[in-house]
Amino acid sequence: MPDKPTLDGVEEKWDAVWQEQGTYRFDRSATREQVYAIDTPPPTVSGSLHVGHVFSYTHTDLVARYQRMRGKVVFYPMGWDDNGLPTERRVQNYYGVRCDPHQHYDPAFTPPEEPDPKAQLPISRQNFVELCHALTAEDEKAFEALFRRLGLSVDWEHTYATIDDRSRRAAQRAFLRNLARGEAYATDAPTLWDVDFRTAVAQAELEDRELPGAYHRVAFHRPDGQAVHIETTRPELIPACVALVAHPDDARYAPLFGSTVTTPLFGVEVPVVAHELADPEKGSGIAMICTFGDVTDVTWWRELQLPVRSCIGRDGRFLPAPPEPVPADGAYTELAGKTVKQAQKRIVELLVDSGDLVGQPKPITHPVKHFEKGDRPLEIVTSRQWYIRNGGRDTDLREALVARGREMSWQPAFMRSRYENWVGGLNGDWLISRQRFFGVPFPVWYRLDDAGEPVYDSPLLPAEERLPVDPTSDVPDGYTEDQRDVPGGFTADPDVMDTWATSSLSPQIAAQWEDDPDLFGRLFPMDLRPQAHDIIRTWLFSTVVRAHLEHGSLPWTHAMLSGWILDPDRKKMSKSKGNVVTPMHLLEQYGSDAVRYWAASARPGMDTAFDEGQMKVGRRLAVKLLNASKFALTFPEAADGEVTEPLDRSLLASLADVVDEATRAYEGYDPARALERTEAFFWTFCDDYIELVKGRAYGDGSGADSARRALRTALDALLRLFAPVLPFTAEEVWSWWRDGSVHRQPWPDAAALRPAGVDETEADVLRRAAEVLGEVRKAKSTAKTSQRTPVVRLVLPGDPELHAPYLDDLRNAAVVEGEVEYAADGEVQVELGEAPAKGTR
RNA sequence: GGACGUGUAGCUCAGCUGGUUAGAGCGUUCGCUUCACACGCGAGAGGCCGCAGGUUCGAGUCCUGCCACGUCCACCA
Repeated sequence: MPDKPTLDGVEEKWDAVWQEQGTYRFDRSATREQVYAIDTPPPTVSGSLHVGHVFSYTHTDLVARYQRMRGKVVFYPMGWDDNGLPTERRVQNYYGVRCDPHQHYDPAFTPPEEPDPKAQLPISRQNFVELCHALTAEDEKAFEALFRRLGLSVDWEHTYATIDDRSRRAAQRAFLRNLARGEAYATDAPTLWDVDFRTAVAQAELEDRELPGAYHRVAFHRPDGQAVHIETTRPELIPACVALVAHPDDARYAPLFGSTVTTPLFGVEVPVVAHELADPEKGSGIAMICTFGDVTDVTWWRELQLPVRSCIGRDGRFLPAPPEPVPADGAYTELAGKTVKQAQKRIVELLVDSGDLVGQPKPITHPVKHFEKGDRPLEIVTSRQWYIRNGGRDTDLREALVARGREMSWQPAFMRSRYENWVGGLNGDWLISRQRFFGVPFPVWYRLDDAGEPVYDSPLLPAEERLPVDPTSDVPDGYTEDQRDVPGGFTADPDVMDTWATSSLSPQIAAQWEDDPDLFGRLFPMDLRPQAHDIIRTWLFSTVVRAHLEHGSLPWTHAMLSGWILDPDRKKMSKSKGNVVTPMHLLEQYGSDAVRYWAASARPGMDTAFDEGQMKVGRRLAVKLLNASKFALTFPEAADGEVTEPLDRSLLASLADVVDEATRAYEGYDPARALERTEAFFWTFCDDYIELVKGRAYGDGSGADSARRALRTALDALLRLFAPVLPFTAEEVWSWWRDGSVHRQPWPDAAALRPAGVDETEADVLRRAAEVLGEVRKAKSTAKTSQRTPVVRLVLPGDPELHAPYLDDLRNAAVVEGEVEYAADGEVQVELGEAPAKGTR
């Protein structure tokens, strides 16, 4: 035991020991019953971790450590989500390159010394992917170092990356099975499209942003020359107009249904149709339908079976040639090649010139759909994409998935309704293909017919044993590389899966589904999915979908949702807001246990203010635990025997109650409550109990033995209770006097702690003693004198029998030198003597 | 427009199934070189429990309505 205990260096010291001794290693001989399996969130490896990660990963670790002490064999892996757009974007910026699939692989390629982010160097897909791997490998090392420093009890031998072979194999295998069962399909359909990333995006990745716009009142023309006025925020889409639509009950427009009008500037004849979704209150009550200005257009287009007239290309610019039957030599030439914004400006000028714009555009602000990671508004383009059925078009499946949500436990419970809201509001299947590069490729090729066109109806698929494959470099069975992309040969599906299509399989990946069926059988379905509440609609839901489709079960039985970290202005901390706090300096400044204390104090699911004050408190607690332990252990260990003194028995009785409560709290996934109760007890233990008994413990005889036993018994249990929250401090103290790791000890047992035959009166002794001690302290404080000032007369109210059990301890702790008297009732009365001279003892 | 959550001391938050005078920590004030701890110890001050009704012997807690804030969804001509 050190003379001057300290927290400095405990993180490095114990991390090394835990690693060397395999303290947190998963024992794969355990049965499913004995295992507690955690589906750790794989953090996105693009940049750095922030305090939000420290916060939520600590929550998971608390549960892991508790379950381990409860005797469970805890499976606590770590994954890295390194596939996908964030990595691509980071690689582009970091190295000053961009992926150009037309480039050839250059094995000797090295990235530019001085990257110029404005002029990104085009490189081959393979070179690009290699850079993605190189950069993420660096980040993963830094992440692991931070998580170790934080004290996560992860088994670092169970790690995966969402782009590694195992993940790609699992993602491709699951996809092929979805395809075989008809749960995955490809179709040509209008899809939300990001013109900057040039990829389709899924419903779950949308967000609305308020943007300025304007209503333009535009005249369409009837055959008799009369005008029909519509209002639109997107006049540039007039060449894409396929119809006008009004509500079937709208008397103003009813006479027009079935007739045609011609579009301004382009003179295209379009029908006037009726549909319930048209809102008579909005604009002029009649709208133009374009392919496609927004998702309502898609609905109208589909339900009214209208043609497609696309104007906007995948780069977000107007196509060089207009759609049929818009004249190629007319007004359209003014728009070709322009961005949406430029085209709008120009077409407004043209409409003014032609007299078809009525009045001035009316400025408004309105919500516009964006890709959550994108900058410009989404467009809708028709393209061939892969989908997985998720209930968006199928009531039975949707209900089955809602039922799955009810089958699992939610912490906190109200999060379930977010899940149900989302599932209930789905309006299409899950779009999983992305026109990107650093992701899991679809394991699919197509035969090319004699004209060189892909035959989509009968894709060429690899056997599962071949997985993972990259169809752009691997060749389908029965073909040779020289048949690639030639008529009569084959071509690769060019797309990759969205990152959620892989991470939705995280339980299967971590548990090595099909690669190690024995292990999988011991882990799946898992016990816990910890995650943030903002990705219920993506990660949580998609994981449920995959497990339901593949295994006919839940992926895990509990979902634990953590809240966000808010900055002092109560805004969510996020990279895009630039208000993130990086955690390493906090761990260094306050110590990991102190930061964990802050995280552990937050209620499950509650958004929590970033509060260094709480870290200071946590550090104080950890230091106090060191010092109090050191003091309790300075008394020699008593021979085995009973705790006999009522005050000591009272201490252990309340400790047993605390253990009961803490256990209940952890079982309900509420570590904050367990910590609160433990901490409150600990301060009473230090400030009252130790102060009361230390005089007796310094002595000898049975009273001293009783106190010494109680001190050690209580300390033993307290270290276990604190071990999940303060793993370093608890381990440090444990090592002073006990063997092994506190983290492999059983959780304390309330029944074993509670002294035999203790009744309510006896259990209350410590509380009564502390109350009187408090009164004496108050009297001394009020008199502004030292706590060492003797009490010459003390009057206690009530039955002397109640006070007798602790009186000797109280005399010592409160320096009571005079007689103790008793009154039938009233207050405690304290009469003080002379203050001791300064500097004496 | 819908769903969910939150509103308690200057600040951050507890308050579980309704039950004495509403709690903790931080901050603040006052005091103490008390033999583990100055990264310490002790004590004090500080509260129309968002607002308005209702149920009840009794409401911070239950019910209804409203207000404010947050999140998600819907709307998007």
